[in-house]
Amino acid sequence: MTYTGTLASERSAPRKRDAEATRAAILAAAKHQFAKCGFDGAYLRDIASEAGVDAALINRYFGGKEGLFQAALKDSMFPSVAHWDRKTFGYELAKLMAGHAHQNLERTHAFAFLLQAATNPTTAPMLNVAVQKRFMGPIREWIGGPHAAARARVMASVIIGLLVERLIRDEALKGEERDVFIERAATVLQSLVAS
Amino acid sequence: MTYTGTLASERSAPRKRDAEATRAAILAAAKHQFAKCGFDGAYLRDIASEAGVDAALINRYFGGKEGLFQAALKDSMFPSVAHWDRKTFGYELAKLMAGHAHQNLERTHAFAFLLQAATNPTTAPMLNVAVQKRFMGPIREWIGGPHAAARARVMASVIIGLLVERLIRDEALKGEERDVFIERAATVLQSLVAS
DNA sequence: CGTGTAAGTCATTTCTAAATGACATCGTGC
DNA sequence: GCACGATGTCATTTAGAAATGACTTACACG
Repeated sequence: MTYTGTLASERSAPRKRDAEATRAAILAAAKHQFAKCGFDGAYLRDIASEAGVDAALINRYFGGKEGLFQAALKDSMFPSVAHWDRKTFGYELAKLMAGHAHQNLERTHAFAFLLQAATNPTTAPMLNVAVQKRFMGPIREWIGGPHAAARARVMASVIIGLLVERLIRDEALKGEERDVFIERAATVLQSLVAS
Repeated sequence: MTYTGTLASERSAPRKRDAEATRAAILAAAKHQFAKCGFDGAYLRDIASEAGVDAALINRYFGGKEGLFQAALKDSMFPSVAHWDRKTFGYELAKLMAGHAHQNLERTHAFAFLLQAATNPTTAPMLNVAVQKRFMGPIREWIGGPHAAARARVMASVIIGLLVERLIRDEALKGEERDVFIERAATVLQSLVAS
């Protein structure tokens, strides 16, 4: 992995001295790099360079790589169904999944970040706590009814699966294939709401 | 990550000089470590030590870490539905997923290995080829009927999702919860076969 | 029984990334 | 406008892993 961002030394004007903005820039770059390369593969130099910042600042602000990761996790979004309409959520969600990657870049990155976190022994423990609290909990509550926990796990599985498939193979679905995909996925998701 | 296996120097009897056996031992250890720690996190020293072998041998036999990974990928199993009974496969598969981790250690490891491979920029390209050929292809054929490709993608998603959920949270399902989980998952899977 | 080669071991080199601390500079408040 | 603290930069240290190549030992074969 080479330096891709703008080198601080190349920048025309040096960065304004704004601690908050700098922190935010680092965090954004970190989430991006962690999502793309995982915890080990994301190098502080690259993150710093992408943020247009000196690498040493990361240590100053976040106290090391792990601290940075924790901050990124805290700042990251979880897929949430809590505000969806019970009647149509299956279709809406399926449509979202079937969309082109560049239409949901933010979501895609956010999820890639979480998946990376899940598959690394260093970060997995931190993630698990967050997942239970910010993903499974809300789904369980939203589903409600008898055996909400078990049903929530199945639903979470399906959502995760759709996301993973989409992430691994970013080959877009088109035309009729896409319609079939959406219809099937929607049916599956919807069937998991009805108690 | 520290040295967990038996150090070669500690072994009572030095390893028998059997190239085939050595190769196999390295490969097994590699799959295990890659599954547990990912490509970057799995250290050749640890793999070697787990295999009861000197690290330099890995380079001799596989020509480096990437070569070792390629060999491990080629040697690894993909989830396959091809031989399942169309009538009962949903239930059988769901039951398998809901089982305790230690009951399916081999499968779990194999899948963890694949997931790790999928989430690493170095290894993802190698994996994608294999997935298409050895996972999506067979499912597509097995499903058959109209729009087999799209329907295969949904089904693959669900299978992957169940596997991932299970992998991330190894908390076992028990009692009634487990029955509900199986029943729901089975229904979902089975609904994807019917054309 | 030797001898040669395949198999295995060890020490060293090279590379790369995280962390650290000394140094420079901005810009704010007096 | 000047001084001091906060912010940013740079050079260096530390650490750890992959790769390399010279070396040693076992085993098969004559």
